[in-house]
Amino acid sequence: MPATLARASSRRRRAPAPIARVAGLDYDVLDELLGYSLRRAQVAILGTFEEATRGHGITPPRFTALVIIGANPGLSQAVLGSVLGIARSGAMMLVDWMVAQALVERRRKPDDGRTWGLTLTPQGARLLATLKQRVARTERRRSAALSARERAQLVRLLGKLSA
Amino acid sequence: MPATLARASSRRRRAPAPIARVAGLDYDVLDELLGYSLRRAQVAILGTFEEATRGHGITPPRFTALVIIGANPGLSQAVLGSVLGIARSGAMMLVDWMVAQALVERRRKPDDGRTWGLTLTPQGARLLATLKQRVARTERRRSAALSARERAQLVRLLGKLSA
DNA sequence: CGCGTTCGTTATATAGCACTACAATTTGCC
DNA sequence: GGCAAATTGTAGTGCTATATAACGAACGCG
Repeated sequence: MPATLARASSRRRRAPAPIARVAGLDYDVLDELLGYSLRRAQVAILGTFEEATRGHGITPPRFTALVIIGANPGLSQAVLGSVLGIARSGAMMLVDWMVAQALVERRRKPDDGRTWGLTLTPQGARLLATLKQRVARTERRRSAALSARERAQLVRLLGKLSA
Repeated sequence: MPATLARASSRRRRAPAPIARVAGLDYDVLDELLGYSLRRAQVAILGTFEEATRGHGITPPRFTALVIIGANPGLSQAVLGSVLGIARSGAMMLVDWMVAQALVERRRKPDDGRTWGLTLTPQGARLLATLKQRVARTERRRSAALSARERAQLVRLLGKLSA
């Protein structure tokens, strides 16, 4: 069985089980640590992401890749990889998958014969538009406990943290 | 090769490469999405965690397990698994590793012959005390761009999100 | 006492990546 | 022009984390 099969895989890992808050248990310092808070929040948001993209085989890195390619047509796989924080071989597999799904095209660039320029196909652009809406909507629903101000504040603080 | 080898592994996955901000690239909606902001922040914090625990073979789930066992001696593997959000078999492997490192002990409970009660060994307690300090310290250093108020606010907002 | 349930355990499978090595191409330097 | 160095895409391999399924032992309830 050729290794390329793994690349074409469109099966997705199920989102991790939500991290239950066990009643009557002492969480000690965990509640004050950023790492643990971040992990819990991310699992929660991951659940909404899966809900928004159900049935399309789209994982978070794949979604990010679509957005980036859509907003920056013609960029190379290497740049895409660095945006995603993955190695070139990973970017390669990711693009292979999207090409197989006819969401993305590789086009030779005239000025540099080494690199491919990545662009969305019409289907890719259509899917991206749909998913952008759905992801934004489910995220907003999930964070309904936060006011618009709080939500913006949260994004701002997270940005400061990773700067 | 028996599967138990995997269990005894004390090698850790390297923290993922920091997600570089590529200059001159359009990030489109990503900057407003919670999922992407969370992911970036988590990678950043993961880096500090690795720094704090270097050389001890302690991964985030292992650290969480140590804290929870330390604060709730005698709890079962199944409860531990649900706190961590992992399956029972995963909790099993995790505890196997900690027992092999002499950080944790399994003791039969007299009232229920099915379950083990987990407790820290003296070494486990010592290591935990050290790591708690170091993790808290490196997290604070990493989040130096945030004021104490902002940091507390961030933890509060994250908690609301995963509630 | 029998039956469903829970716990720990074991074995197996798989996704996601990293790492390495390699071929093609371009670029820099002489 | 020609050759070393750098960059890109590609292919193969391996490892880690974790899920899933199956099983025996112990428990609880009727």
